[in-house]
Amino acid sequence: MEEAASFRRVRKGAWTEEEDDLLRKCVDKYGQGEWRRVPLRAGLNRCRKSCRLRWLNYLSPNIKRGEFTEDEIDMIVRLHKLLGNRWTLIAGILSGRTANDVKNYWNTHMVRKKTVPNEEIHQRKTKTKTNIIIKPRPRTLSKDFGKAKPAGNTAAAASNNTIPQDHLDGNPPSMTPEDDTVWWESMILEEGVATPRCRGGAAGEPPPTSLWSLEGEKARDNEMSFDVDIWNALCADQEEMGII
DNA sequence: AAATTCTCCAACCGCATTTTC
DNA sequence: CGAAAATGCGGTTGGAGAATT
Repeated sequence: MEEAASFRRVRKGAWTEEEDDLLRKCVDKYGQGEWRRVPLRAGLNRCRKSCRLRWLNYLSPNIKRGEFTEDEIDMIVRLHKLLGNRWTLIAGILSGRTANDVKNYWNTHMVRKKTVPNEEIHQRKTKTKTNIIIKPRPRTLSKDFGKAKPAGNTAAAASNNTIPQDHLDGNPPSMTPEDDTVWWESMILEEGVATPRCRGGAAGEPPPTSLWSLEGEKARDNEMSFDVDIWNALCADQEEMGII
């Protein structure tokens, strides 16, 4: 089926200012979601995927631009160690960064650093030497879990539907938002990552309703800060187990 | 100054999963 | 319950600009 507009030719390539305006106005008017209708509503000769991506990665007002801060980089390194290439999840924890940004950053900076070591890189490398990844299974949840996700809320989907397999094997998330929050928090704490602040999803969409958020301002204060001892303990555990 | 190589990032593609009928 | 359609994710590519030769 590919795109609805497959019978005519959909435009590809870089977006123009006019197209951005049309898309922005469309989302302002109708909100996010229902991407299949967006090309028609906006009067854009683009496929829905392209519209969605453009919004999520570029037009969304919550997107943070500019260079990654030290804290963000540190967060990325740690989360990547923990989650692997689950860019959407990682981005969801970083404030205002998109999955694409994080992925690009990783692929250009971090991957390269691994192959071209220098003084600074070496330091970081020693810090991130690991490679055992708790590989989450993408988007596979108990059927019930999905029901907690409001239809059309892609951010919630992005945040909720990717869960480390290890945890799926344990106790599946409960259905109440409160329990859900507790579950997520305990999951992160188990893995040695401090509870980050709740914020918009991968690309500036409405924040997940409960993820990370219970601590409110307290959590905000702790944003980007890690319990190094816990993290070290985690690493030590893994070394002890011969994983690393 | 021109040619070549490198870097970065926006966008596309394929596919797995979820939703709808 | 199965098929079709929609959604969203991660991997990859292409091109513009910067840096180097």
